[in-house]
Amino acid sequence: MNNSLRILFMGTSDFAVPSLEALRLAGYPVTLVVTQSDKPAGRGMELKSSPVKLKAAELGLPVYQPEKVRTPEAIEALQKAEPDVAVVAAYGQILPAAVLQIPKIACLNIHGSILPKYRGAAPIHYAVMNGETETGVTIMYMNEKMDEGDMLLVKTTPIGPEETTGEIHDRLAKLGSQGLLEALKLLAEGKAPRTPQDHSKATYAPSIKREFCKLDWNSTATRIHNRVRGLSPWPGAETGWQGMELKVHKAQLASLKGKPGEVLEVSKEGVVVGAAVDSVQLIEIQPPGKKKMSAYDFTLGHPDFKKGEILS
RNA sequence: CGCGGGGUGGAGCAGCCUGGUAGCUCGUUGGGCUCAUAACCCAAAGGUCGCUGGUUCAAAUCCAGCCCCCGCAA
Repeated sequence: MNNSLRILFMGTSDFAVPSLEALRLAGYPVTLVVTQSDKPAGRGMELKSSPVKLKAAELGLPVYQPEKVRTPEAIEALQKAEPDVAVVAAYGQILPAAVLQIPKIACLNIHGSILPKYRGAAPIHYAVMNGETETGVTIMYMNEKMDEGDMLLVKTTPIGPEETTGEIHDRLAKLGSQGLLEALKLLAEGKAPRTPQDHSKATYAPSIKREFCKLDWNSTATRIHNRVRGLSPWPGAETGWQGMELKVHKAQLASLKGKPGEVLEVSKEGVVVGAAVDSVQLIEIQPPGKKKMSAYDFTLGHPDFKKGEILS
């Protein structure tokens, strides 16, 4: 095995971490890790390092955090890493051609969907929300357009009927790291395939807007359930009750019938709410400014939250 | 000084504005009822009301400072 390809790793979020780890474990020389600059986040908006930065520090890898990769200084810094292959995973910035041309062999991206479906920022969310039963990761050769590069390989995984975006995310991150190692091996052996995408079949998964999180009780129970799964654990589906926005983290299908948005039953298992067809049982919710809790616990503290109440 | 919510028996909350007996739902323990039960009835245990100081005859409640948790789209 010849794992001597010099790697330039570009990534920011948790999704990229397993790949970085895998590269290191496989013995590839990672000459530079590029990640987004520390940004204010959380309470108090304190500066927070990206998960990739933390992992790189743990692995003792050099880290570079340019504000913008398109500046001449940043490009020069990347060139100095003299990479054979650049690996990009959930980095968060569009790479200009000048960056894509830096690696000697290829610039690979790990994307969380089976391309050409679900191009864009939130592929996993949309796949789950749309009730897909299968998704996967695509290792592709990057070009200047958003997720339109030729495909090197695809690895698939089923989506369980109750699985959430968070669960799929973690699985795809690992699957992506495996796919990455396979792709690099094929590249090193000169056997890497290069398949253009069927652009006519492309669909897009743009970043999720706030209003997208609001549950529509006039929709079917299945669609509502998919939306809850798709938006869990982040950013969380929402519904309104007495002027407060309740996040819905976990739900399941129920068979009671009732008006859309009407609370039909309150029990230890959760709160059943009517939809256009059948109903949905809310299991885990989160009031504003609170931690998430079981729907039942919420009802204990809010006796008014009972049968007949209407959610919006 | 970015904005905001919150810290009250084991869990979830009310009470605070308008100071004066620690309250609700659930859980726990004991007992009862029942063919039986996670159901029902009776009873009990369990709390320095986040911390410190101030005001007051009196503070969970009003004032100041501090600690901690959480939401504001990654």
